[in-house]
Amino acid sequence: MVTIKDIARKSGVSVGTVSNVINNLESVKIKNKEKVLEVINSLGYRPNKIAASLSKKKTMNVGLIVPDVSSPFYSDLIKGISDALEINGYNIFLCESNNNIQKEEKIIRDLLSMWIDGIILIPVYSKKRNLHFLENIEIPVVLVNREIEGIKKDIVIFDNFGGAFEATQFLIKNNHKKIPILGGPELSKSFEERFQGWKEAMEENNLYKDNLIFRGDFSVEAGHKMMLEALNKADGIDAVFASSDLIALGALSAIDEYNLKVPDDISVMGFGDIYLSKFLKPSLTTIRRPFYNIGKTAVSLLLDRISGNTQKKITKFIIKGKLEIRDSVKIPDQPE
Amino acid sequence: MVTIKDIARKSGVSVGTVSNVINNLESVKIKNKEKVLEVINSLGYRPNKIAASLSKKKTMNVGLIVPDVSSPFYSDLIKGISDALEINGYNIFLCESNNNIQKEEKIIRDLLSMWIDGIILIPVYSKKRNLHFLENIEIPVVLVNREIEGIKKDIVIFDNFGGAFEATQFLIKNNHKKIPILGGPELSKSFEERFQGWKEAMEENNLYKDNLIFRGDFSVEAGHKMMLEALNKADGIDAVFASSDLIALGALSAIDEYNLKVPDDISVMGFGDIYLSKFLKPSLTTIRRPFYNIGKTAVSLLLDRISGNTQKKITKFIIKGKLEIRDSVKIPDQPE
DNA sequence: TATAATACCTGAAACGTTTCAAAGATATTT
DNA sequence: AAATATCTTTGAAACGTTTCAGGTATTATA
Repeated sequence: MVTIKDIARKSGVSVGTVSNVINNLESVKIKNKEKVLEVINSLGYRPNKIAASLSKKKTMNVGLIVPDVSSPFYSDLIKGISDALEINGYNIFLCESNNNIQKEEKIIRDLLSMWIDGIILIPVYSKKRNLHFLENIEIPVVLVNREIEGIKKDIVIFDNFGGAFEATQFLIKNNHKKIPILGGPELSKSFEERFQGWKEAMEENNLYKDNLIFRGDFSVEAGHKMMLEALNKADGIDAVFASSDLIALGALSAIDEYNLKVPDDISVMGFGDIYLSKFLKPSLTTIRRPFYNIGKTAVSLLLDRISGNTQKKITKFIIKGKLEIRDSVKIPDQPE
Repeated sequence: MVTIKDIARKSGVSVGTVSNVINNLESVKIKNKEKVLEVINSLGYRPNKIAASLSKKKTMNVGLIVPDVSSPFYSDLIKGISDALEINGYNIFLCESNNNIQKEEKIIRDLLSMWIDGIILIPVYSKKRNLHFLENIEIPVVLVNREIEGIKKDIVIFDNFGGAFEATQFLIKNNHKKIPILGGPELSKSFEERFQGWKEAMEENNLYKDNLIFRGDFSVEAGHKMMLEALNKADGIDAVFASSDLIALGALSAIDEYNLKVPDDISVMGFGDIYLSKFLKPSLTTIRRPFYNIGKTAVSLLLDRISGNTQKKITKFIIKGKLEIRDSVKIPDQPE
């Protein structure tokens, strides 16, 4: 193991000078610099970041806590975060909370003892959640995608309400009138927001009715079940607002089983834009969530704090979705 | 910042004893242990892992290098790795090579200066690849999913040949005779292996013909294009072996455009089992790659090396796929 | 050429742990 | 009670950097 001392000895300068060379300090004479670099190369020296971190009290590492690494949903988010951190020279500790609150807390403790410079946390969802210990953490924390009541931390979330409102209005504008909403687990805040978006759009157009609401979780199976229920219970349905793309997927197959055609008989609006939505037959009209950007935004908030802006007011970014118009919603011919 | 010294002073023991308490050494008298723990709690002390790492020359961190974090393909792999490492108390540095060789090398250098205990590398694919510098790395390295000629490192790969062979044979056994293969970029080793698997199965049954080969990349668009070509060029096609699920997806839509039915007119065999394959209409018969297990296997190889098995012979794990029989392949009624 | 100003270098202290030889305390045996 | 064996504790050295006050070499100014 070759250290800075070996380099110093062999190149005939002090450790301080070697350190300056390594850190690209200006104040080193070109001659010494060259000599040192030469020795570094010849000995295959590699700086020890651990030692440097200890000395500098800065690690250039950031903790990223995700409920589930394998969810395709989070992977774009992770990429946005990863790319943005990388550009700024930070490394990521990737941690998975497995949707478990205890584990999440343990991870945070562990990360703190690794002296990371900041945390990006995608919190596990839970009604009776107490994240107030976050307030006492001495390093910056940015929350992503889930808001937690009363927590004073920078946060980036997706505009579920606005997205659902826009989606529903798009259906209405295109002449759909009887538009049930499919799903979302009752305890999910994002579903609640999507529900409110749908409701508001429906009410504004006097289309809202209680019996248009079907509940289930965000899965394909649930979507299938809810759609069958909807088709059984109500007739005259001309469109459906699925509160996730997976639900829409289930709905599509239920509609198929009923020998109805999408979009001719029924239009289907998804929500979330999973990767394959555009490859379905018919391709799914949906609201895309710009996760990559959400990730980037989170990083910029975090780095801002890390670089000393500790006094700044808490920021809340609400990132808007984008309506992806594809084939699953019928658009009537517009007379010019 | 409260340190081990503060704890020592306040609880009236030496730093050595405090260190022993923190590390759960047996040799501390219960009385002292309790006192120390009490002080630790009251002062909110948190051990500094950086300092410990410097002293122990061990970080309990592992570097994971992935070409693309957001690829759904890798996310199960990452999860397998993440879960297995977590169980063993290791943390992950997640790094993305962006399919760029230079970046991959830089990452490895950076990781080494972080004194990680090992590396799991999913190499960027490239024909003219030279990973021989890996040989000189002093810490364990495990390669995943891509074999690189002449590199003496433990490795876990997927059995592309066997999977393709099995898939093709399944088609043949079920009475399909004219089975073109769709795609895979010419320079891709995994495609080459799948191609060989298909070829061998076809040859064994005297079904092989040159004009059954269509080339393109692993994408949906390519699948669509290749399938159209195939339908134009050859008739009597009763099945198709798509060398990726995305290709199969493209093929499905091309077949649909030709007003043919899957599986009644043409059977479609996919490869890879992406998440949505089972939700397609018809659901896709395909070869599932057990990425989660591949990840776990990689970790166990790595940890084995880390824990001192440096002399052991190089291990090469070839993980078999599993045929997922769904609806896109026609299975003739079997007379009992 | 002497002096002041500037540029560059030095090396010891500090960062917060772990480790381990040695010392001290306690228990066991004679 | 003394001698021995065992169990605990101590505290200084080490891990490999960075930092910075003070020193030395170099350049500019008079």
